[in-house]
Amino acid sequence: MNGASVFSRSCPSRGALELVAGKWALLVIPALGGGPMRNNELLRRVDGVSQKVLTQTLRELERNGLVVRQDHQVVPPHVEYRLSALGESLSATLVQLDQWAERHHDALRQAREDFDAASA
Amino acid sequence: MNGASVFSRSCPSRGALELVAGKWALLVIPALGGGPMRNNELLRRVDGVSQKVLTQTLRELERNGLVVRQDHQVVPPHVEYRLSALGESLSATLVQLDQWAERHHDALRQAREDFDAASA
DNA sequence: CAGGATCCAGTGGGATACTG
DNA sequence: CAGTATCCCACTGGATCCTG
Repeated sequence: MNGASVFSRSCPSRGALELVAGKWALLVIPALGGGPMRNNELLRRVDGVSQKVLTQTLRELERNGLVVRQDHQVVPPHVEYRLSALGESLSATLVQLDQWAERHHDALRQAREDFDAASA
Repeated sequence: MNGASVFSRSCPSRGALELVAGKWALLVIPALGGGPMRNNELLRRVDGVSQKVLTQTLRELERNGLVVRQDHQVVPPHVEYRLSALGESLSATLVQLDQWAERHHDALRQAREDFDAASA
């Protein structure tokens, strides 16, 4: 292991990290963990995402080999998205992150209240 | 476990997730994993972050109880930042994410090249 | 040394309407 | 159903200068 790491701007790992830096990949990937899903299902499951941003996110994930897009080539359109093996491996970590959020959001809220009260 | 989860917009866990959604918290927290660090050290270690953004990030992390700011109250100023217990628990997960990025960035790059070549 | 104050460009992302 | 096309704004974050 050398000094160059994710902390270095020039390190290629940085690019990989920035894939999940936005708030949506963080939610879309674990959402796909349950199995293949269609556009509309994702739109409903990932509450608050817009059609445009969902498409953008999926395209970028597909481009990086994390998500596989399967177009059944029928009318009306039927397209399914699923995680690739690479995507699954990332999902495992992201699920941990989601779980951390669920476990500790209350402590965070408490800390915020204390902090804001102290600076009032 | 009920239906409300991090996927729901109204779920408080979403707020917790968005704390790490930006690209900087993702780097600052693991950087602090090595022990207490001063502003300038962080500025050098987390390559590419500006003074302003570093301060903003640290403030927000402090506000949420993930980082402890210790001002030694001397001139010239000497301020140290370190992870709280809560911050340490998050760092463990983020380090995994960083490691995932380091392990797989090459596969991602390859996938991008293939994808871009195919759509050319 | 730590970080506040300003100014400013880029863009992430929302709303809406349209198409194959 | 699955997307594309616009319009547009708010916010992220960079550069620079200033202060205790």
